[in-house]
Amino acid sequence: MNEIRVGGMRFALDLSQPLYEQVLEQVRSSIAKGEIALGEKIPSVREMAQALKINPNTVMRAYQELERDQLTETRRGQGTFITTDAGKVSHIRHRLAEEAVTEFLGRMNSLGFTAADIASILKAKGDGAK
Amino acid sequence: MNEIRVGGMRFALDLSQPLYEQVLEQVRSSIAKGEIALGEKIPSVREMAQALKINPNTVMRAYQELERDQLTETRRGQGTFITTDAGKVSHIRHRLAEEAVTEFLGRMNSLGFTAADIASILKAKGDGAK
DNA sequence: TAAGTGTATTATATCACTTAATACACTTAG
DNA sequence: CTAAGTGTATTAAGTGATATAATACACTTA
Repeated sequence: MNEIRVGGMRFALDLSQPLYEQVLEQVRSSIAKGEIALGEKIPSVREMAQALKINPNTVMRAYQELERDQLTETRRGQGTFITTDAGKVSHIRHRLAEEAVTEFLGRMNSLGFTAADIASILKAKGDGAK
Repeated sequence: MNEIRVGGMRFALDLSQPLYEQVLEQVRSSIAKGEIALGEKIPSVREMAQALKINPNTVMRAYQELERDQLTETRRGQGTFITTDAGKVSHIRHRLAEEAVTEFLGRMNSLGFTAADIASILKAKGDGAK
């Protein structure tokens, strides 16, 4: 496992997806799960880039998307910090969940599965896990 | 609605995704849902390309992927036909469902939702529909 | 024989992604 | 004040996936 730890987060980048999206999703996941405290500073663009062995511009792109979603606040000369507003975290978390659900149901529907089918499948899946 | 009907299937192509994937998924969906009978002929590469106003090579790419999954059989000089083997359709259908479920649960988990949360969300979603 | 099939090839163009190299404005520790 | 470390912007280049275009060939059927 080519796993890299930086700033209390775990990264395992691959080429199946844009790098900036993977960085974005990993940081976002850490915030959503509360693995990073509100208000906490995350690694600088350059530090993150060096740790992950990718270009600073690529990290920037991920960081800018985080800020657009108001999950982070950037202070010029200081760094990038997780928002202190728990409401914003909750808001984004539910928005992303909504998107995931919608896409999932769309895919299942295009395969001809009904809502009942889906519930049944997920139940079986849940029971299987220990 | 830039909707195009061809060979008993509906197509609404956009630029959010590769064209060949959209064609592939639409045909596959029609097969999975049983909207096209087993053994039936689907439009020729050229006919489909002309109807959708895209390049024949792009249609070919979609058709070849369908054949790799054994959802279709191609007969040189005759055309492309849906498989007559219902088992193969069922197999692919469940494989794709499995993939969709796995990806969905992964995304929800990265957002910090438990299996119980997910069940609750889907239930609410289902009740909301009609 | 002609028209319609799938298939292959070569070339070109575009776009997203990534890297690289700088440069600038700002903040803070010394 | 200075130096180091922040975020940010710009320009250039390379790569790969996607899509189009133009042909060509083998096969099947009316």
